[in-house]
Parts: sequence; structure tokens; C-alpha cells
Amino acid sequence: MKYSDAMSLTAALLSATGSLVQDIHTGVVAHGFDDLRPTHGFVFTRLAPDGATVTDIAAHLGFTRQAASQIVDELERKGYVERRPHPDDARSRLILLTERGWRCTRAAEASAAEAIRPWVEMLGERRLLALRDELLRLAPAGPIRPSW
Amino acid sequence: MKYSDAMSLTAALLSATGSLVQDIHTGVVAHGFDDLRPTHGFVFTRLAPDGATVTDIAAHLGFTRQAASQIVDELERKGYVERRPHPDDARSRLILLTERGWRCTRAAEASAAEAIRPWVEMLGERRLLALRDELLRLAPAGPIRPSW
DNA sequence: CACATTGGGCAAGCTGCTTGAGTATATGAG
DNA sequence: CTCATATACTCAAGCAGCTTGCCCAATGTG
Repeated sequence: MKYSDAMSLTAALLSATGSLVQDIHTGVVAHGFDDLRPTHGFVFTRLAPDGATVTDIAAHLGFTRQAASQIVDELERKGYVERRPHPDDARSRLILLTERGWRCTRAAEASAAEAIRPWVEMLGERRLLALRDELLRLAPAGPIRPSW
Repeated sequence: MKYSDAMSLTAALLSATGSLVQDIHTGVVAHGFDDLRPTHGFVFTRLAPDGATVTDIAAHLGFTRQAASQIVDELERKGYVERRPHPDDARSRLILLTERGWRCTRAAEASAAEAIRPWVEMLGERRLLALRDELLRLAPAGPIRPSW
């Protein structure tokens, strides 16, 4: 495979990902949740459905635990999440979505569905799902947040 | 298309893109260019092959012109680019890659080819190029840099 | 019961971007 | 030609968001 193919694949991934994240975020803001950034959305996806600890969130974002804790502070202050004592470990705290957090999550899902609708029209649902499955095979895990 | 499909597609894109960018960056550092971040690489791709202005770079990154100018400052100080007077417009300056900048660009291309090699093995070259083309159809243009 | 490990958070610092202001050149209307 | 406006760039200050360094409490390990 040529060098230029590798570079154009990278550019294509960056462009599609950036555009999709931006569209979802715009939709979320349009639903009235205008005090959040895409990063907060990445936290929500980790919190749903059963909650998570600060350490879990830090690993999911690729941040330090302190940074994750600060983000949880902010989300708590804005009413999207709440800290509960952890049932199994008194050191830890279980972070859960509040009702407002759930409403925002549903708004994000609706925005995502809306954002990819033109993609469905272009490629068809079948191809798009196949594309997703291929991508998942290529990069199954790892932190969501790019590190640059 | 279900809400959850849109979300899993987003997650798949984020994961694959983040992993690829990270791998390329690791390769570039391994080639000895350890004073750069992936963002600088995005600048290089815009500069090759014919150079660009600060305004071009700002649009490409999705930054302000001031931020782009600062990044060019840094790259100039580190010897990767040089500012030349613009042949057609005395207000403007044409930014060009130095020899060191070109060496780094080639190292990035080699690292990208290396990084996707397991992908080629998993999907095959044919499918991978098709995936790239589909992505390019979905999101043809726009700034490279995600805004979060 | 020591002692290392793990989960969490406070405080300070710094990087990387933005906002604000200013200069030089270009462009266009009259 | 002249003046008004727009464009290309940069300097300086501000600041958001993350890291580093430190600390405490609870858990597990022998």
C-alpha cells in the first residue's frame, strides 16, 4: 500500500470523525444543552447505563484522574451527574447520570441519528453498518479522546 | 437506523482515528522528531507540496490566524519551516517546508504506512481503499482539527 | 498489624489557544 | 488620485483545561 494511501486514509478518518462530532455537538446545543463540550458527551457515554467511577472516566478519556475529577465537578455543578457512595468500596464514589443527564444523552443520540442521515442516504444503511463493523475490527478499544 | 447504531458508529470512528493518529505520532517520534505534536503534522500536510500562508493553515486547522502564526513561529524556531515573502502579495508570507520539514513529512508517511499494515492484513487492501473512498464521500472537506 | 496499593481530590503551574489591538498592503468607489 | 474599507499578519494579554505534586482515607497482603 502506497504512502499516499495511508495519508489519505488518515485524512478521511479525521475529516469524517471531526465532522460527525461537530454535527452531534451542534445538535445537542440546539436542544438547549449549550453549556457542554463534546468531551462531556464522551463522559456521558461511559456513565450510561450503570454509572462509573472517576478512575473509569479518566481511563475512558485518556486523562489523569484529577482532570476527570474536575470534569465531574463541573457536570455535578451543572446538574448532569451526581456522586454517590460506592456500594462496594468506601474509598470510591459512583457517578450517575441525573434526569437532566439522561435527557441530554437522549438528545445526543437523536442528534447523532440526525447527523448520519445524509450518510445513510449516500451509502445505504447496509454499507454504513458494515463500515462501522470494519472500523470496530480495526480499533476495538482504547481511550475515546485523541491525545493531540 | 437506530439511535444506538449512530452512537456506535461515532465511537468506532473516534477509536479508529485516535488510534491511527497516535500510532503515526509514535512512529514520527521514534524517527527522532520528538519535539512535535500531531497538530504540527497537520500543518505539514497543508504545507506540502507548494507551501501555504498563515491564513491557509488557520483554516486547515480550524484555529484563529493568531494561533496558526504561533505554531508557525514554533516550527520555524525548530527548523521545520521557513517564512518567505509572498510573490504575489506583499502583505502575505509564504510558508515552506525546509529540508528538515520534508524529512519529517516522509517519516510521517512511512509511519502511517506502517501503522495501517495490520489493517491491510485484517481487511485487505481492496476493502481498506474502498473504506477510505466511502469516508471521503461522507465528509469531503472541512478543517482537519476536531474542535473539542 | 505493618506496609504497600488503590481511589479520590486539593492546589499550583503551564501549555496552547483566544481575544484585543495595531501595522502594512491591497482593493474599490467616486 | 484619494480616501475608505478590507485583508494578511503579528504582538501582547488573558484564560480554559489539562498536568504535576502532594495528601488523605480505605483496601489488600504478608
